[in-house]
Amino acid sequence: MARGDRTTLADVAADAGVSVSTASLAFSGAGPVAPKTREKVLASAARLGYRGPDPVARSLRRGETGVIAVVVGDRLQRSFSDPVSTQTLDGIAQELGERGLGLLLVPSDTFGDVPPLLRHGAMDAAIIAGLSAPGDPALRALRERGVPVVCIEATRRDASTVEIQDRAGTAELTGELVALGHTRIAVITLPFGPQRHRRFFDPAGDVRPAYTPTRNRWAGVRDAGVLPVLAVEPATSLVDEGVACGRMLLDRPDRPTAVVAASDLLAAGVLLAARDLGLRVPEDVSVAGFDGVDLPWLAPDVLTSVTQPLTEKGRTAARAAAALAAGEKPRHHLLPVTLRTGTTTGPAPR
Amino acid sequence: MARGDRTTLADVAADAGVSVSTASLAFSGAGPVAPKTREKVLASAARLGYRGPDPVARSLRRGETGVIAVVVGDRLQRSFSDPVSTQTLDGIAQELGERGLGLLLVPSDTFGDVPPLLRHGAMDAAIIAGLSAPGDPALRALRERGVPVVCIEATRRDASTVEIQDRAGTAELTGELVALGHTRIAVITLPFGPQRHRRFFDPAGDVRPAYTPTRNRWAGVRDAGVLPVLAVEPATSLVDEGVACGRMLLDRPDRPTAVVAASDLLAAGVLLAARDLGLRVPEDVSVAGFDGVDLPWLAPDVLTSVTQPLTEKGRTAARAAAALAAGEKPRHHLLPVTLRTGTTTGPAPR
DNA sequence: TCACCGTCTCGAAACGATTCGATTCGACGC
DNA sequence: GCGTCGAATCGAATCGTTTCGAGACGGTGA
Repeated sequence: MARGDRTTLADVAADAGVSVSTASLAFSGAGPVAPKTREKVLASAARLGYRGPDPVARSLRRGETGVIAVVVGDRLQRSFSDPVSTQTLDGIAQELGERGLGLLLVPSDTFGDVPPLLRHGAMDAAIIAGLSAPGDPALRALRERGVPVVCIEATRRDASTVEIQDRAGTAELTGELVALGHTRIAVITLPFGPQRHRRFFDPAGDVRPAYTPTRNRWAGVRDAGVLPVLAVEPATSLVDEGVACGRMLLDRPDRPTAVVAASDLLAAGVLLAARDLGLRVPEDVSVAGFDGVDLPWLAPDVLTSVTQPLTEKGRTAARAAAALAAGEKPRHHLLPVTLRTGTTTGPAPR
Repeated sequence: MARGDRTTLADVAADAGVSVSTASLAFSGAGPVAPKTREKVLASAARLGYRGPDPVARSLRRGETGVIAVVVGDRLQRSFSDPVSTQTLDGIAQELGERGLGLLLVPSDTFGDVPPLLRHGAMDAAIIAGLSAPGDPALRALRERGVPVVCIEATRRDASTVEIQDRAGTAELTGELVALGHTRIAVITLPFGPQRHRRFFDPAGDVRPAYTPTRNRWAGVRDAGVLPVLAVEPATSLVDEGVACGRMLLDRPDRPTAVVAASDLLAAGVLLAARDLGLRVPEDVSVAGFDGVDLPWLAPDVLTSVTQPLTEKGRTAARAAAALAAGEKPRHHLLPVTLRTGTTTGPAPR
């Protein structure tokens, strides 16, 4: 806003010789105003250089800001190198844009300090787009303020949620590998929770990741009746990490014949690691991912994967946020996934 | 915000038995309040479930919103697949975050319709982060509203600007190739302006792109005393496009011995095209880019490029926006670049 | 002509805080 | 005991709109 002496609706009204309320009506179009009066007001506004009703004053009076906060991972550079994030955000942005709502981007890890914006920023609702574990301080801060929240890929009772059929999708994908004769299957999950580190874990043990999608996709593997021969928790869900995990799984005598990664980026990394180790895909090892994102630089390979409707997920979240802002009750949304068979999976060797 | 009957500062003050002004002081900490009084107020607030001062009311009174709008390309999915965008945005987000300022993300192509948010959204200043040509309607709309603007990589007199030494950097890079004995050098520029299409253009003709960086980087090539044998304007600055342009330049009998691309993503595409055509880099053809972004999937190659301080560029823009919001006058910033010699350039063949 | 009824316009009260200038109160010095 | 001073507190104005109920005005039907 311009600082100092801005011209206000009162100035315009005075100049046009009408009351402030009439001038307001002339601008907002809500209520009957004689065409001649409206013109007079608009003319005065133009002459005085009136920039239109102050959005802040309007917000105060109306009791709504028209802004939805979107909480994403702390380092945008990292978060946005994952097409899953950017495509979801794109969906959110599209839907909010079409509704004339603003998108307040709040980078924040869902553990550690909560950025002041989340405590004091003006917003009608918030979408937590990154991974979020129970007890998430960001979520709690919003809750305390009474800001309604939409969680993407997290199960919460007191918020709207948007989830996908991770579990069934992963089960179907894993089943496919079983059908191809694979018995030595390894799994790379998603990170279990906020404390991130790369490690093997016991597939037969008690596996309870804090993050919902991590939990669901793991459960999907087990649903397919598979007990992985090796299981790795990655530190992130990026290509580099996939390469590192891929090495851990493939550079050993008892290597598996198939690797199921819980994200396409991880799977792509595994693919690179395999190439690097001189392994043929899918002849020597099959690789499958999850998400169905477009990775043109992987050409000519096409990753076998479970495709989730990322843009639609974003749009759904945005719609849910708008609904909450309008005073509706929280709802839960579940989006379907589809299996995409690519070139990176094939019959188990020998 | 919670709709309906929220508890206000007045309620808290009444409950605590103090005046509204004292209660306000107790919260904001601006002004003398007896410790005992403050405690009493905070206690009442806690009991009544007061959520803290309403940000909108505060904004109205204070005359500032604490929000900086950032205008980026229309399709986030596309914009954010360019590390140049994400890294710059990361810098902006970091700096704004540290200052407690909000980041209102506004996707908008800088031609075509201006999103309503730009006309009516609450903001103290705006950063135009995407490419912007003279007469940019988004810029004009902001100007009309009296919102101060920072332009990244665009020359404007009536706004703050953040630019880099494109021209000198490109000249240095091109000079390097000349020193390596290259005489048949081809160039891929950036898009010239909003109307985007892929085409050869006459390098000896009158070349005046609307976008500043396009103009500067082209000028840099000429500064090095080079008249390219072939010149292509790309439709975007992405990898796919680089592949397409690379084919146009390399899949012909009179192919150049070196290709200078105005962005790393384009250069990476050229590299892929070269590999595809069975050309060795740099033995058969040298390839250079611009930006200095990290492209790990290009391994083992490292692109010869001009590195620009992307995060710092974002931070500088954010600082400039904060300064404008605080009422300072527009300023112009110029950031340095450095040459990074990678593995993709070598002596001219034969 | 009168009562009535739309249509348009207006005044005033919110919306929820911040801030300025004034007032009160207690303590202290003389 | 009185005047003075500083700290703490308070009232009231203000930020710029929107909105509600009431009023004015002109025209219509009986």
